[in-house]
Amino acid sequence: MKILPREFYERKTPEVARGLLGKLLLHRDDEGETGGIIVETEAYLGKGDPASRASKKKTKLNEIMWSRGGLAFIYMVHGKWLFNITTEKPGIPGAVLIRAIEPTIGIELMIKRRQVQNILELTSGPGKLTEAMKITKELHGVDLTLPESPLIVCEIGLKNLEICSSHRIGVKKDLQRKLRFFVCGNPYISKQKPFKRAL
DNA sequence: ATCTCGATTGGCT
DNA sequence: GCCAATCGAGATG
Repeated sequence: MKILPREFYERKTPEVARGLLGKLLLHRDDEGETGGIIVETEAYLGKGDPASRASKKKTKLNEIMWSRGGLAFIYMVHGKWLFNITTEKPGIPGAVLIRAIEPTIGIELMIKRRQVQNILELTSGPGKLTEAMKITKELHGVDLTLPESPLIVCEIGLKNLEICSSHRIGVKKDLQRKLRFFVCGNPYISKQKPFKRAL
């Protein structure tokens, strides 16, 4: 189980979004350990991507998108915390939204936090997974490449995943490019509908 | 201090 | 499929 290094994140955002599928996301604090396999992501680019916060002017909230890759980028939408990871080299904006994981670690603790019994409802959406894993503004800016961080992403040797893509979900003005990536047919993704093979 | 908006969710038709 | 509750940040006064 190896932590993904900075170089993994400092690449083209859509490549990072695809590459994160099948990796293990892990959170730990005094309450316990929770985590799961990333099964759905979305890429958010810089200028020219109307859906991206980096297409607007820099603020305290979004400036982290211009920083180095591998940092937690967290903000609230519709009363839910959303968790992203920064991408690209310093100066170039980009981030990947983690939309769903397949729960594998600390399932009992996640059930307690989410107040749902159905495992399929535990982490199958961007706001659901942050609640289950207790990811909030507190973790904004955390470096995911450091072993001592409360939040890390690991390589666990999953190979030959069948990857599908679609347009991004819930986005008002989306690009023509398909920037949502997910593991085909995985029951833990947020929406099953869009079902096209990536490339 | 107040208003508006949104990369959502869950409940209802 | 539609819709409204959600709540913090940013903008505005």
